[in-house]
Order: sequence, then C-alpha cells, then structure tokens
Amino acid sequence: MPKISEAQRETRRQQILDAALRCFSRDGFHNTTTADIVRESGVSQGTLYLYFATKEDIIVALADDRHQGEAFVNALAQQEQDPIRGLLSLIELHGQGLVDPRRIDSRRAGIQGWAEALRNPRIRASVVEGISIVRGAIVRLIERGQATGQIRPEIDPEAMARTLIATFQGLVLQVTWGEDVNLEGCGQVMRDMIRESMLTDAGRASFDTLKEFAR
Amino acid sequence: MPKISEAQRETRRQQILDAALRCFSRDGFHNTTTADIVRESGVSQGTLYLYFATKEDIIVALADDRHQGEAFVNALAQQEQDPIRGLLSLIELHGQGLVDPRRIDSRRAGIQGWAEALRNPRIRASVVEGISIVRGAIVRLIERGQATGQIRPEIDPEAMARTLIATFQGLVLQVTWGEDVNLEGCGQVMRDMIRESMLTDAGRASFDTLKEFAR
DNA sequence: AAATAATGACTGACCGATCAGTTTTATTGG
DNA sequence: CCAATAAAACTGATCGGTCAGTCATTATTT
Repeated sequence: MPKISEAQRETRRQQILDAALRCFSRDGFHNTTTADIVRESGVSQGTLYLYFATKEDIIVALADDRHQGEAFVNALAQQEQDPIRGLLSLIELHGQGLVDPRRIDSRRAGIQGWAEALRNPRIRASVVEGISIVRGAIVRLIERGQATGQIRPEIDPEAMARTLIATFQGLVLQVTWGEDVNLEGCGQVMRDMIRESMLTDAGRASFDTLKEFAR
Repeated sequence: MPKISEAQRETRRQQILDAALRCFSRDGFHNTTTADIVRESGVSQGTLYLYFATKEDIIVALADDRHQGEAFVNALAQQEQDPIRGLLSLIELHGQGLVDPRRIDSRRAGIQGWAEALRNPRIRASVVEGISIVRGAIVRLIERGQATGQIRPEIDPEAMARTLIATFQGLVLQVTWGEDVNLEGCGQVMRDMIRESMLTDAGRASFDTLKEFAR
C-alpha cells in the first residue's frame, strides 16, 4: 500500500527535475554529477534513483516537459480568428520567451539538449517532436491565411515555418550566449520580412491593423 | 636541436586535431576520451600531451580553426563589386556548407561547441568572434548597398545581419539533426524575404539579374 | 653522445549506481 | 484510542569502473 499519494510523488519528482534543470543550466549535462542534483534538490542519493532509473532519464524527462509549454502556446495561437493575428501572436510569445529571465535555465539547458540530440536518439526524438509541434501550428496558420487570401498562394508553408523557427533558434543561441542582441530591431526585421514577402495586400491590411498589438 | 621541422610538427598537430574532430562529432566532447583520440589519430597517449596541454585545449584549437574558413569566405564576398551580389554569394556559400557531406563532422562538432560556449569562456570567445566576423561582413555589404541606393535606408544593418545569421544557425541545427529539410524551399524563402523586405527598386533590378547565378 | 621526440603503463580522483539498513505511515486488532 | 505490524519510502556509505594526465623509459636524429 503506497505511503505517499500520487500528487506527493509528482511533487517530489518535480523537485528533483527543478534542481536538475538548475544544475544542467549551470554546469551542463556532463559536468553535473548526480551528487550535484542530490545536493541541489535536498533528496538523498538513493531517492534520486527511486524516481529516475538513470541520469539520462532525468535529461529526457526535462526534454519531454518542454512540449507542454509549446503545445499550450500553439493552441493559443490557433484560437485566433485571424490567421495573421495567430502568426503574430505566436511570434510575439516566442519572442517573450526569448528574454524572460525566469526561463534562463530552460534556455541554457535547452541548448545543451540541442547538442545532445545529435547523439542521443531519445533526446533527438523529443527535440524533433517539440519542433514539429510548433511547425505544424505555423503551417496550419499559413494555410488558413492562404485560404482567406491574406497570404500569397505561392508560399511553401513548410519551408516558411522551418525558416521562421530556424531564425528563432539562432536568436536563442545568440541571446543565451550573452551577446548584445538588439531584439527590438531583430523583431522589426522579422515582421518586415513577413509583411513584405509573405502577405498579399489583404494580408497587409490585417497586419497593419494589428501593428500596435503585435509590437 | 629540434629533431622535427616546424612543418612536421604542424602536420602531427593537424593529425591529432582531425582525429579529435571525428571523435567529437561521433561521441561529443564529453564522451570522447583522450584514449579515443589517441586510437583514432595513431599517436601515443604521451605524444598527445606533447601537442596539447589538456583535452580542453584541443577543443579550443578546433574552435579557433573555424575562423580561417569564415574569414576566407567573407573576404570573397567583400571582393564583389555589387553589394547585392556579395550578399547573395555569402548566403550561397553558407548554404553550400550546410549540405557539404565533407563538413558533417565540422557541423556536428560545431553544435557541440555552441552548447559548450555557454559555460566555457574560451569557447564562447571563439564562437562569438567567429560570428562577429560574419556579421561584420554582412553589415558592411548592407551599408554599401544603402550607399548605392540598392538597400532601403531604414534597414538596421546590425539587426538584419544578426537575423540572417540566426536563420542559418537554426537551419544548421535542423539539417544536422537529420530532419528532412527542404533546403531549396528555405533558400527560396530567404531570398524572397531579402528581395521583398530589404531591397529598393534599384536593388531588385540587381537581384533579378543575379537570380540564376544565386540559385 | 647528446638532445629531442615518442611511448604506454600507471595512478589518483571521481562518478553513476547500488543495497543493506533505517524511518515513516497506513492499517489492523484489541 | 492505542500499540503492533508490515509495507513503502528513504538514506548514505560504498564500490566497480572510468578517465585525464604523468613520467620513467626507449627510440631517433644530428
């Protein structure tokens, strides 16, 4: 008979994951020892292994956790009536995540995960899945915009979505390295690029009414 | 009296670096042991430490080596008479590097370096330096284009350069993870974005005459 | 023979994972 | 309500294995 409830167990698990995220952000996956996570989380060495079979499982669990936020943000964007509005809000939300100081550890560990994804199939699967969620959301918004005549029909939604995501990924890198990025300027560039290369006249009309909203 | 010439010493050094690059690409920095590099390069454990004081020094040396190629490519782009042509050739060259099978190890180790740059000041310095070389080249091309009236004066060269570099970085990630990226499509998107959002009518005239060249 | 280069067995430090023992708590029986 | 009990949770010292870096010795060249 279980001594602790499911909720208690989940709390404990999160406590370990939170500590691990801080450690990974500070020292990287490989320079973080299980002893570090134990110290940071306050549980014992043995307890750690009651919740995760291996150190790698902790990393994978953190990678999988990221999907929740992504799925939420995308659902939000899909709700918008106007697909242009959906696109801009998606960009806006990702832009906010780029500078939110509460997400520093998440960004830093995330980049570690990008490197780890090269060699670790479980992490690659998790990373690729996360991106495909966002890409799918963008593709759907673009297709809706093409259906309403706001987005040029010759645009390839998949290629456009990948390119937009790539830009965000690169900005995450540069910002997280601590470079002095003029994010306001880069956002302006991205919005200009979208407005000028992606939208029809009708789309630009929508875009311009949302300008102050999307800034 | 030295038994080997400077050239011999350099060859030996490169032999170690080449082996290390293959190992880092395959296993990552942290899962590569000095014994692996020794096996792959054919030198002895002791010799390794005659050429590099620490394993970290090998990583830093590889990071620094990347600048040579970048500096060369940028010099090439600067030589172009027409700044639009310079920009497109820079993009073209980076695009080629993205798919060149001979550069797989370099791309994979490079991404490892991006993660490592978060915690290792020497690698961060090297990575940031490499990017600033490319950024500087793009900024100069844009400024020249603005001087000739081919590029819109309201464009912020720094922000534009950062955004373009960010896009490439993200594409490097996606391609290197083995995702099925439609690079032709993404290139089309990028060229469209540049043409529509960055260029004046005069600039577009230049661009269009180069279209077949740049494709 | 003297200086430099190369070698590879070795070592001390460290780390992920384990497990025998301890504590906590829900349930049971009086 | 209060022990008694047993199951589950927790603990932390310990261990087998690994690895970066060393150094006494050997090889090569002038």
